[in-house]
Amino acid sequence: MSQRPSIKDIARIAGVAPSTVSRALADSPRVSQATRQRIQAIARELDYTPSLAARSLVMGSSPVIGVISPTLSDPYIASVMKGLEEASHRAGYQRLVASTQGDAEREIEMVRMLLGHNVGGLIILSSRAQGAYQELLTQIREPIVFVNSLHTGEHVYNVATDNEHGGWLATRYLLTQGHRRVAYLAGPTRGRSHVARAAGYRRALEEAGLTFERQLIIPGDGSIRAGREALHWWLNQPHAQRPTAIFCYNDLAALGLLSEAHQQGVSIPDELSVMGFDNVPMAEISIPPLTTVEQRTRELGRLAVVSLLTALENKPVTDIFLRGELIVRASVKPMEA
Amino acid sequence: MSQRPSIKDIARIAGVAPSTVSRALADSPRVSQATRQRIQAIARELDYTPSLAARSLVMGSSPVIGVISPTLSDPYIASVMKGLEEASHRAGYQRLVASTQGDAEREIEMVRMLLGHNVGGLIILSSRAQGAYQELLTQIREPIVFVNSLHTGEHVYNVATDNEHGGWLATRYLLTQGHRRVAYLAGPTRGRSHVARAAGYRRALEEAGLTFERQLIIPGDGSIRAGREALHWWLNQPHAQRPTAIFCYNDLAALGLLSEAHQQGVSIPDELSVMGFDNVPMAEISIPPLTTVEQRTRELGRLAVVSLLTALENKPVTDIFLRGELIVRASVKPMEA
DNA sequence: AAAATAAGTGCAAACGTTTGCACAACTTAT
DNA sequence: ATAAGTTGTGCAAACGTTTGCACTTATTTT
Repeated sequence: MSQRPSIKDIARIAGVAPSTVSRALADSPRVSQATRQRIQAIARELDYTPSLAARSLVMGSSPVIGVISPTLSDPYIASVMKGLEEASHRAGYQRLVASTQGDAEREIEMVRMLLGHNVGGLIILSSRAQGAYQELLTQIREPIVFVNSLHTGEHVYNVATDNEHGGWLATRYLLTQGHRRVAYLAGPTRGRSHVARAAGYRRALEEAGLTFERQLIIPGDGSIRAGREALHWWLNQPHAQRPTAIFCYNDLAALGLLSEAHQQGVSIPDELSVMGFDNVPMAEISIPPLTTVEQRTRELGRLAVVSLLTALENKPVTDIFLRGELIVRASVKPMEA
Repeated sequence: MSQRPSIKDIARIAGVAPSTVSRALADSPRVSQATRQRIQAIARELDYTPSLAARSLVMGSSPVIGVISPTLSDPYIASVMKGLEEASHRAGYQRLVASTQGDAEREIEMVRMLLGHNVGGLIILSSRAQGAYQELLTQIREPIVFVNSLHTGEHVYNVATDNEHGGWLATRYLLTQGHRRVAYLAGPTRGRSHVARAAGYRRALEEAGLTFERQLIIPGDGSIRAGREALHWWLNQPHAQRPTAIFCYNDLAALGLLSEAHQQGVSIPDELSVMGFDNVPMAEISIPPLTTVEQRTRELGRLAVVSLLTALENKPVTDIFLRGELIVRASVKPMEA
């Protein structure tokens, strides 16, 4: 019936001062064995849970990590979240998660709100607010880790996939399989990851002595629909100019492409090889199973937490770039000689 | 350089008392037009953001909804989250999200922690801690909404899919397509949703004058792997006894089944019809596209928030059961007469 | 012109913690 | 036996808000 018990209630029952209770509960050595046990017993009896609001008020921060993400319904994000969750839980931190629907303004607003909650630090996934941080980042005293978007500042750290390398790896593999006309299905135009993957694609081409052709970049945004449309783009190319392989910005688009190909009667990989990026769970069970470049998403999440916690201890933190491996499945086929 | 500005800093600059600042910022009518504007200007100037910790301490609750989920990496959960996010943001609430990895004990622990943060109320997705709440639910004063798991208690509300109806809908459709041997690929054994879907399956069979056969229940847990294994179960049945259709607990398992069927050279739907449940995004692009029963996940999330907010206003709230529609695609084929 | 009402502001308590400092009661070393 | 240390406990301030109450001044009403 009563309100939640507070430290004062325990103090009254135990016949001691609130401060003693606080110390006893924190296992401070400044309280005797006997009282400590008595107090802890009472606390358990009353089913006491500390007010984190009060604690965070006096301490100036709380064991909570603020997490900001453009969405929660993307399998790539979901996997990063999983890594975040595991690592932060192990470290005794909770997460206050906010999603922005990709709205840059809302992203900034969320940063403010989370800081108002005295979160210890912030992890921001795939930020969409590149410029908007300029002012903000200098004012903030809490550490911020950006995942897969690069920022700089005093308390700012980065954990990211080496997308340039991934793009290079994917493209080079297609080339070693004998493909000579390789298209790239683009991701969100302003996104850094897209730009980097495209750069890797280009480097691989040039290293192989091929010239980069602008018209082999298929517009897209990393959605399933973009993959669908890419297939129609391909169908509309004059036969002679059709690429024999397409490297897709991500698995989602690649999966969309696969599906549309099946509906249109285009055989993958016989008529067209398809390469994805991310290695989402579905890539394993698509038809055909998708050849892709792994993105170590769980690890990305884990390392973001580690970086943040390290920064919170005022230890030095360096930016981290993760490389994923090529996952060979069945959506790419060697060209006949 | 300084700390975050507080209401006192503003008060000092404006030459008024902190209380006046508080009122001015809250647009209270008890402060004059002039001072209000002056104060708000200063606040904007200083880039003031209120300490939600302090506010929540004095108010006894904060505009935050605690959300607990067994995982974040399931597309069904992701979609519910999306609904939660949209609705709560619109109402000016944030979300404190914790995931439990399906661990019942951790679920209880999370409830405690979130309440320690003075969250206004709790939304719990697909609870895995059926029994463990008995004691807890009577003590808690904050409203709790369970999504897709049924609980009762004074401040306890439910928003759920009518799984029995969905199971019935799916099975009846298979029967109207002429199938007579229909198997059910089970979900997590202890889960309520599995039990309800199975009940609907059984009811549909019996309404059609067929007898429920225990050996047509294929064990599973709603994972991709369970779907894979279900195909092998099917292959191992004597030809005469093989079901001509399988109703799967969820899309994930159905997708796994589809993939394995392709690898084993079993043609879907020619040799075997497959029905899913959930209508996850991937169901649309699988090969063949998956016939399934929609689960209105976004709506589930939205309504959970609405229920919680209504309860917070001390208005009456009733439990909600949502029915999804049948989504006919291509993984089910009529039996030849 | 006095009394009642309204409008604007400030004081101080409260929310539930943590923690520096002071104090008392014992020990131990001189 | 005194000084010095140790051990356990309590007091009170602080964290940043909100809000009931009291107070002043200006505006009405009689």
